[in-house]
Amino acid sequence: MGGGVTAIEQTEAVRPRGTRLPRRARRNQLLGAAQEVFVAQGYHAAAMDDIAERAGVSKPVLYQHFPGKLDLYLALLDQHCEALIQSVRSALASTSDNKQRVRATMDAYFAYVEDDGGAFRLVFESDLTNEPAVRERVDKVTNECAEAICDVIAEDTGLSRAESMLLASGLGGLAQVVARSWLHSDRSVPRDQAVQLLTSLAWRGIAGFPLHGIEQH
Amino acid sequence: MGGGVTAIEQTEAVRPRGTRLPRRARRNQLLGAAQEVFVAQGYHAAAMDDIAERAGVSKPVLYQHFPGKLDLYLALLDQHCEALIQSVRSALASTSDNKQRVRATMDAYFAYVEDDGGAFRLVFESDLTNEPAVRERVDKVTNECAEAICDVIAEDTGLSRAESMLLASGLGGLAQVVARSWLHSDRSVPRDQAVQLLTSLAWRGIAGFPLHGIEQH
DNA sequence: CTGCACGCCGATCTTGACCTCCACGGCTAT
DNA sequence: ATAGCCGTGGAGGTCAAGATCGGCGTGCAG
Repeated sequence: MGGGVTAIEQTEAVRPRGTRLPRRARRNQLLGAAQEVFVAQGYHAAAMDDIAERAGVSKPVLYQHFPGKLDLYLALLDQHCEALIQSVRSALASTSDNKQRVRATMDAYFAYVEDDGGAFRLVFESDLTNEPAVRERVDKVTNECAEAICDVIAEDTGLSRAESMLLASGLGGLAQVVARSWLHSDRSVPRDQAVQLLTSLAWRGIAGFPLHGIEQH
Repeated sequence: MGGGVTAIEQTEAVRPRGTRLPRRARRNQLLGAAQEVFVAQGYHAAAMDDIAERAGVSKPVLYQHFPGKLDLYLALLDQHCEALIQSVRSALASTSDNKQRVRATMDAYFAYVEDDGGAFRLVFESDLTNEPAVRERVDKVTNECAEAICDVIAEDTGLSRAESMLLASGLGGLAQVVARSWLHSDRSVPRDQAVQLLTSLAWRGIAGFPLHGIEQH
């Protein structure tokens, strides 16, 4: 009875089996295949056999490129964690107008969840958060993003570090959750409008703290 | 190599082995033990042996009360999902002053994550979201809470249903994420103050939409 | 006193997933 | 052209964890 559905939606045909690739290219291809499978099934439900088959190779080659399943997962995770952190930092540095900063950051989250192959699931919906190595990566993303936001808040409001961090986590969390829920609702509102709406919400909320409130038009 | 740490922090001594209990009491005790283990280790890392040992019984007893591991998990999940939904609904119904509604709701999330044994992890940090039954429960919580908030927003702002839902998910997500992150930071800010701060943020944000903005003092 | 029912336990089975061993085919240097 | 080498493939080992079977002790009805 317990057997769940084993058939997966194959978004792309399985690669022809037997082509020889240079090492680097093969590695990247394996990463791509692994990402598709991990995103579709999660870490635990994903079997190494699935990934190998998806890539059109046999299992030993997989193990010649990655020591184990966890390493493979971590490689992907690191990649996408770094991507989000950089994206958020860029957004915050893209302008000095704080309202535009909020907008750009919000948009960064939306762009991130819309990115290729739903890779954001590895970061935001991982089913391996009990593994310390994974937990560390995910926490790092949350913290680095929150701190980046916190720096701006602390400087422009004069709130304590702890209070600023609380607000920053809140805004980061808001962006993350709402972007996911927006995607999950099949984009029931156009992206621009959604970003605009959330920016209004967040900006009005954050702009009201001490040092602000005054300089707004 | 892959062997992770097997030793768990035992927050409470293992029950003495050999006491006979009536069926109902034993079932409740098993639920309690299971919750402790699932919270501490997550679903996958938690072994039925661990739960049995924690409860001070042998494995067959466990299977005489629950058909399988998943059923045990779902029983706990249902329980705590319903608790949060009810808590949020109560908070929203506790007053007709919208700012106090925000405050009460925010406080409900904080109270929830502070509750006994960190049961909120089962709902907010489950590592079994790929299981449809679990996904369904967790989505239900998010949706029911968002809809409850959405009802208030839609009525008091005149925004479209889709837009209101977006804001509602955002506020729910904000509360959830920030409550978790606050707990994770070892309550670096007193709970009252944190709730107050977040309420300011959320209220200023949400109060600025169409039909509001006017009637605030 | 005695048989019965209930709850409980030690020991075992089986499945499934991660991870390696022996045979094959295409490229290169002479 | 031919011999060697390197990467590939299928089949199998190992082990952990979920799920189960026969026996034991205790308390109560008759």
